[in-house]
Amino acid sequence: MPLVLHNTLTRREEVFEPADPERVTMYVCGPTVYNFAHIGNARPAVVFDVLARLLRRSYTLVYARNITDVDDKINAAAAAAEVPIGAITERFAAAYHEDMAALGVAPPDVEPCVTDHIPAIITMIERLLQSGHAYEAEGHVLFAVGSFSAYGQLSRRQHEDMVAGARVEVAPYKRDPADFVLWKPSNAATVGWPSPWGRGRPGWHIECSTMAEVHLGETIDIHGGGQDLVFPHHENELAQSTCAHAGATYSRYWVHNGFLNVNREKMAKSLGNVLLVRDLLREAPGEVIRLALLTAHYRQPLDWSDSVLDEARHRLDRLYGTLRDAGVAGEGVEPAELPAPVVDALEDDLNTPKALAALAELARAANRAVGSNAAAAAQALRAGGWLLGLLQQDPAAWFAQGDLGELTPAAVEALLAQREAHRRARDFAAADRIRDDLAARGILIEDSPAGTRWRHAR
RNA sequence: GGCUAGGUGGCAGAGUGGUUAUGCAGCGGCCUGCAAAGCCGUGUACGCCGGUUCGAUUCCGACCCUAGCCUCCA
Repeated sequence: MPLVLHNTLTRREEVFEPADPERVTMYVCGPTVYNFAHIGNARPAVVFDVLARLLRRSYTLVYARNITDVDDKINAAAAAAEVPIGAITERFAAAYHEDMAALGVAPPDVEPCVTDHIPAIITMIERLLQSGHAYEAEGHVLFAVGSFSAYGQLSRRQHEDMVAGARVEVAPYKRDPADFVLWKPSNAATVGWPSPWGRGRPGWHIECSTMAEVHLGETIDIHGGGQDLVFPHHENELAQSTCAHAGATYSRYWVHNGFLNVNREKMAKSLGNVLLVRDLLREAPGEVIRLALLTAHYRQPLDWSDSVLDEARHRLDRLYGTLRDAGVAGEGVEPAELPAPVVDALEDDLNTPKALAALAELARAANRAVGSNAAAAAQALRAGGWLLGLLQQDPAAWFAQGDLGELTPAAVEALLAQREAHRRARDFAAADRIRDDLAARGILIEDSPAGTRWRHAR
């Protein structure tokens, strides 16, 4: 089946056909590195990681995800700490990389930083000025929204509506309230670069247009990000790039993930409910968080609550249990063949809940099978997990995760041996005492034909 | 006010014009010394009101409700 993606530009699901039949280009808006990543930041990273895995099966993919390393929030954080912005951005970019790695998100092929692209940004702004799509005013350079008749097509917004609904005070130097800044002046205390319009720094939107052009070309296949970026960020990128490239298509498909809420509320600093990936990783393995993020379709809102992680953990326990029982050990390698139900689900606009259902059915089939059939079925399960970035650990490692306290694995095994001796002697009371004792320490035991095994209760 | 998504069984969450989503929880059974795990079975679920249809949760219209965007934001 062909890959189908929902295109925000047309609001329809469309068959994906890259401009170049072999090489696909994808740009996803990455983090602004002024703080630790929260779980909402993780959703697009995981979603587009799955899409990247899927695309790489069929194409050579060039996946770019930027790092915004100059921005007013960064500047404010640096000023508050009295350090150069680099001290802030390096720290949080490193933290972002650690957190994403913990979630099994592979690094993109290119990870451009804004501060490495200032000359290219200036060049792009100059082109917009020359072509009459931008103007200079009081040290700023602004994009003239009125010069691009298609403005608003991505977010389906009428120019008049936006003007009428404008709640921000309009800067006096703007010709049109909807015009947005490409370059803004910096004072001596703020980071800045020399430019034809004086010392300053780029606006937010132009960065992504420039970096996409530099690394992927004028027309890219897929542009992704969170739904909240549709307006104004992507609308503005679309306008800038189209105008700078004489009308060439900027992105052929626009893909946006839905928001993540916490206990049915928007996650916001003001509500005090921001969940950092870093903190969640203390509560659950990254793979559990990853699965939790994939339980809802990417375009749907995802409501995060305590039960979300518990359920995800149970699901993984069950799936890894199947692998273990079938004797599938070791770490997974990219499989040659993937189970069709999983692939079909993902090719259907990344239907991850459907793909997870397919995994559950593969697990049931494996649990029901016997002997070599079971091993083959379990291998299919693991292969199905590949695209989702799940089930690639050694099952033994999965079940050994957790804090044993004073116990050691050897001590647990010794207790199990004692219990087994009691059982053989049919002294079940003594055997059960050992089981209860282990349970009290958070260790569950299961008797199986292959012997007794244990895992953390969690 | 403008724009955009949604309202599915106890919960989470897919999907479909007429036949099982899936997971968790529950109930019954098998297995087990007992458990656990696993397997089998089990739920008259599709916001409200009209319309189209032989038949709608699924299409159309109105209504109610929820969320998001319109300002930095994944």
